[in-house]
Amino acid sequence: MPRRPNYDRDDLIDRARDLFWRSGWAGTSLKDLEATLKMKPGSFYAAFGSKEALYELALEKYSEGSRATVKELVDQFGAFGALTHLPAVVIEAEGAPAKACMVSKTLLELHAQNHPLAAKAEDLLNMMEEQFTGLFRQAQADGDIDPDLDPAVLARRYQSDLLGLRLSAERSSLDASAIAAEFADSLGRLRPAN
Amino acid sequence: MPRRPNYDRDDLIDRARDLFWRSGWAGTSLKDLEATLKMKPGSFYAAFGSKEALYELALEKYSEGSRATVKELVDQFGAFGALTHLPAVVIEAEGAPAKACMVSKTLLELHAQNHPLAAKAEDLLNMMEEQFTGLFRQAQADGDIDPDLDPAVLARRYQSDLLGLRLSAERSSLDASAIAAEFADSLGRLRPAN
DNA sequence: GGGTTTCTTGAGTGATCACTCAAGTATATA
DNA sequence: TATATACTTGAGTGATCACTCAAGAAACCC
Repeated sequence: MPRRPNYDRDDLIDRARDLFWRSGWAGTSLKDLEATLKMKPGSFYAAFGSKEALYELALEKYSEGSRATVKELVDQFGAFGALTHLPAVVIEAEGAPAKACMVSKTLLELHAQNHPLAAKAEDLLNMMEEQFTGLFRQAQADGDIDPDLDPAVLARRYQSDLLGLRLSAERSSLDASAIAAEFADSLGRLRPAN
Repeated sequence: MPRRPNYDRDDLIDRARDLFWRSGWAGTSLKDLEATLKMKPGSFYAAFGSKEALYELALEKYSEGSRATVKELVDQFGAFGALTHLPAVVIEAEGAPAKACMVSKTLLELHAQNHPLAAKAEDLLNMMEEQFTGLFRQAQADGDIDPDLDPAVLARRYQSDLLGLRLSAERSSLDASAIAAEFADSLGRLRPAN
């Protein structure tokens, strides 16, 4: 009986994610979304409920994609190799809407307002940190990292530096890939003593 | 002949800086500014011309204050000591409107819109980077850092990691001072070989 | 093809945005 | 004290904000 929507919901969320990622929460108006998604207000609100609800979907999808990228690197290069490759991969990603991490951008923009999306961003950063912890733990098991070091501590530092790198990569006057290379290089210091 | 303004312009810019620093560009409305500065719209526009003009003044003042803090640390601890102390100082600053750097927040929020304030933020980040380069150069002259290392390269990496630390410090669930301590500690690896 | 259900359309909602300006007020000089 | 010169006030500007909803169009089942 019913009529089917003439859009691919998953594709809409992808496009919304890229728009939000580039332009941020306040920097993205509903007019922008209507143009990008080719939807009139009525359809938009029937499909997603609110700008905030769509942003949350987009943010989750961003985070899922981010963790999937890391997993692919693990499959290709192993845990330690993923950690060393990730900085360059994330900086040199072609066609990405921005160099900086969407989750960290969300946190910075909305934290002061106690916005629910900032709390969501914190949760997602914690999830990503846990993934890194797992990678360091695996790298220790593989004999690539000194077993005396605390994987959780390493992961926090790694994530912090990675977010800094991605933030710095937004600067047009700066060669971020050089920093990325040094960052990857410095992970070599974590190798076991023998 | 004229009537004198009944406010201290410098103090107004300080308060505007703190408000912008915390809430960002779009997150700060003129109503917010009127309340914080205790000015009616007419006075505000007579004094500053526009929200953007005041933001630029606030951003410059932030940057000046930031560089002054570093200079104080240099006077107290020397160049290398300033570099090792700065991460903790910046994270543990009491009463600061935010942990993250106002200049980097500006860049992230406004870069995608090609906003003039984003270009301004880039300029200021370059100035701060140059200050760090000078510090590393001085630390080499003091014999605290391996003379074979490139001070400009060290400064870029240092600033990137510092911005990452400050971004991470916005996370309520994370103990940033632990990362700050490790960050400071890792600078010890740059010491001369002998 | 008739009937039902959903989706799509787009003008319109009140609220808030940054900003303006004419009128009123206070302070300095003469 | 008179006058000139700001500064201050606050209602009001058009534009844009996120969002609503009644009406029309399209797709499904029988």
